[in-house]
Amino acid sequence: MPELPEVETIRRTLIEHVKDLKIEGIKLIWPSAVCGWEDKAFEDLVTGRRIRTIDRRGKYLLIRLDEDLTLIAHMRMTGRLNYYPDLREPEKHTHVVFRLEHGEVHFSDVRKFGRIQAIPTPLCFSGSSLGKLGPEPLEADFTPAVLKDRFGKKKVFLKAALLDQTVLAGMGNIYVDESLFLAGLSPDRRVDTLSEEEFSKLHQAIQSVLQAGIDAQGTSFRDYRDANGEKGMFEEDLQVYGRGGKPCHVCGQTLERVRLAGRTTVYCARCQR
DNA sequence: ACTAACCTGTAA
DNA sequence: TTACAGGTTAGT
Repeated sequence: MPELPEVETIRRTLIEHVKDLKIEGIKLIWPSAVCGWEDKAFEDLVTGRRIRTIDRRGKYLLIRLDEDLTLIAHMRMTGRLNYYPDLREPEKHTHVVFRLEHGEVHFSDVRKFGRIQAIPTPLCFSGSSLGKLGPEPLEADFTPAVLKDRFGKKKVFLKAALLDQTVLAGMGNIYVDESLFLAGLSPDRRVDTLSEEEFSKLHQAIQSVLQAGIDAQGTSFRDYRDANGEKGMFEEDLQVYGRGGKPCHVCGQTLERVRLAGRTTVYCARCQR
């Protein structure tokens, strides 16, 4: 579920509650949600440390604890990290409970795809798939030239290239489709056919769609919620995602719904070339 | 470069 | 009952 704007929103809403709080205990309700350690070892490793900061890289959250320990969390499709100021019973799909000095953080995930990994901070990038991620699309050093360079000699569809986390970190099915609409580019264009002007338009579209997503606190098309359990507002601004068969907001033509790179893809055949 | 697998829930 | 869902990875 969560793509870059949703993960960033979780990061922001979580850290304001948990900064510098000590983790006093862990409850592993479904231990498979935690990887890299035996249950007891994970509990011992994490218990007693304080949460200092939370970083984000692509769709990964990096929860930095004392003494160079990092919890790498990925929500995949339906994962949530909820902060509660009080103690409460875990819900049906809650897999891990972090008991803090004040309140609790619950990791929940209906589909059980999400994972939390504990890793010494210096090993973060070598010891996980984080090391292979492409650039951060909202950082200042991400330019049209960098985008072109990341596509390299590939000949794949734009849709596939933008979903590839090693090309660019953080885009998923919603924001790829929205970016391509805003850029006026068809998802089945091959990446090696773009002009300089089209690279610029795509770069601009990616940055403005992702920033708008963050500003709206994410898209709650289905399950997504932030750390306070709040929905995001970006669904109201979606131009194509989830709108297959409906009229294009710009030209009125019926939006196409096809399968590309294994994912449902919606676009306007008139506005996107 | 596509498909299956990992899971559960919801809607058609 | 079947298809499909904001993701990733491992297999043809």
